[in-house]
Amino acid sequence: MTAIRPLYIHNTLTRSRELFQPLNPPFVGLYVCGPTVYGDGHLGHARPAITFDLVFRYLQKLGYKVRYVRNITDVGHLENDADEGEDKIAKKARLEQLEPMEVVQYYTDRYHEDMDMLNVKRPSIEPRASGHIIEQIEMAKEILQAGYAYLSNGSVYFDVEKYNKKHHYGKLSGRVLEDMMANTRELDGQDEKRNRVDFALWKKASPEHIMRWPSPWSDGFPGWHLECSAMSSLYLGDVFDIHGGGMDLMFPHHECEIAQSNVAKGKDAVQYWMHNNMITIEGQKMGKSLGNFITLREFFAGTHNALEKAYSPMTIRFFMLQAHYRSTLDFSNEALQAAEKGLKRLMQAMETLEKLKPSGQSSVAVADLASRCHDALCDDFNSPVAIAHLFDAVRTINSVNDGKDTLTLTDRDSLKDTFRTFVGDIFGLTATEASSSGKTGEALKGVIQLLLDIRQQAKEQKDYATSDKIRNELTALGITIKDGKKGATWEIS
RNA sequence: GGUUUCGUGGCCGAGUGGCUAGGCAGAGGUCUGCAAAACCUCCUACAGCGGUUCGAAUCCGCUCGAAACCUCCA
Repeated sequence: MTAIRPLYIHNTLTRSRELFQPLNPPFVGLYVCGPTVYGDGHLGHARPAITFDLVFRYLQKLGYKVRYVRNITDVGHLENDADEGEDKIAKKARLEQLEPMEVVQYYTDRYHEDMDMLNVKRPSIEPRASGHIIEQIEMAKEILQAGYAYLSNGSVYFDVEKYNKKHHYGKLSGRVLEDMMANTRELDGQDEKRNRVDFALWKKASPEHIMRWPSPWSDGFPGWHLECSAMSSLYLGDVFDIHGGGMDLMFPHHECEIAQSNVAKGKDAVQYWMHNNMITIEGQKMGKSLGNFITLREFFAGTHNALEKAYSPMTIRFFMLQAHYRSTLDFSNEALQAAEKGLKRLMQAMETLEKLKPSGQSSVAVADLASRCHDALCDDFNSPVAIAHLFDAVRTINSVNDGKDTLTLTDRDSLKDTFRTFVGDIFGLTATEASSSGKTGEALKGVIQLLLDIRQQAKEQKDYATSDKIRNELTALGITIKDGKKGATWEIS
């Protein structure tokens, strides 16, 4: 592998920006916590998906061979931490009188459809927790054998206090165990756990619990934190490069993963921890538990009360990319509509670029655009800055199109290449093709061109009544006419 | 209460010591039969109070305000 452009990543563990050095270049292992499939994905789910889609795409663009693993959580996620906690999937299944796996399949399919709409690439491997029960049991055994877990009434718990004597439980989220123990009240009544901060590796299933598997300890199901540790080590090795997920998973989920790996494998599994920030709505986190979420499908269809209109998947995608992944991003109709217009401007400039006539010399410098965009992305995936650079070029493109600036063939083609690379390949933004493809589309194009020709003739004869009638009628049909110096162009909105 | 962040112009959002992004909205102008689009110009902000410094939105302290996590949550 020849020299790859240096990439800096903000590592949550060290709270600093670090030079990215993969363990085994050119290969990169990337693990991201995926969704729990018990409901439709909402705007918040799109954030990590799009964030790590950018990471995935950009690492590949830099020349790395990336194995991207994103799990589907379909078991082990408790409704609450009390012992009678019910599995989310099982609860949904009981409510809808479906097989649990039917629920899982249904929402997994819907999740995939949503992600496809957003042009989020499928990961290299998408393992399900339920398909890796054996690995999780093995890992629980390893932890038991190492002496950092204990059996209690058929369930297995991780002994956090013991672990903390040799390691720092809380190093990712900056917590100190003593403080946590002092600040968490003991639950009333008897607890199977020795300590409030202990977490389950294996839970014995109550009689009415549907999803259950045999284990050396009981018929039951694995604890939530175990799946990511088991599956990441299975597919990426005991130590791998990047682990991503939402900031809300930092504690306890990722903290538990760190503890599990250290005990079972004797070392930290993760080199770089990356956490995307939350989507907020009216300043508050959009989330399932708060009930203030808007599903992606509702965005696409415009069918939620809080939405003034429908927003296309590409608008959502662009909206997210315009903010840095570690910042909170506040949803509002105003912000989304601004993104929609900005995206339109960007995509139209790209179209204009295709038709730009080259000149003998360039009146503006464009050669460094690509490297400026790379610089931005290599600085912890700073997509908003890269997009700002692209908008600078948008002005140039329009200006050349207006005849106010000029570009040589070389410069124009380099600009084309840069736009295709960044807008298309890296940001994954695609033109929302109006119905201009297929036979009907071809016919439509011809019809509109005919109307434009008639209108042009009318204009030349100063028959503005006719020309305005054509324009107004087309506008009413959602077809916008734009008169330029070289004739009229049109677009379907 | 503890932990981790954050407070930027009408809105959204970059920016970690000096060169003061970008988008949207607004104002004026160019172009156009008109409109739209495009282009040009303008509006110049960093919660408050101190401190460090030749110089701070950027570093430090305090005050005020907000959020996330500490139960499941992307």
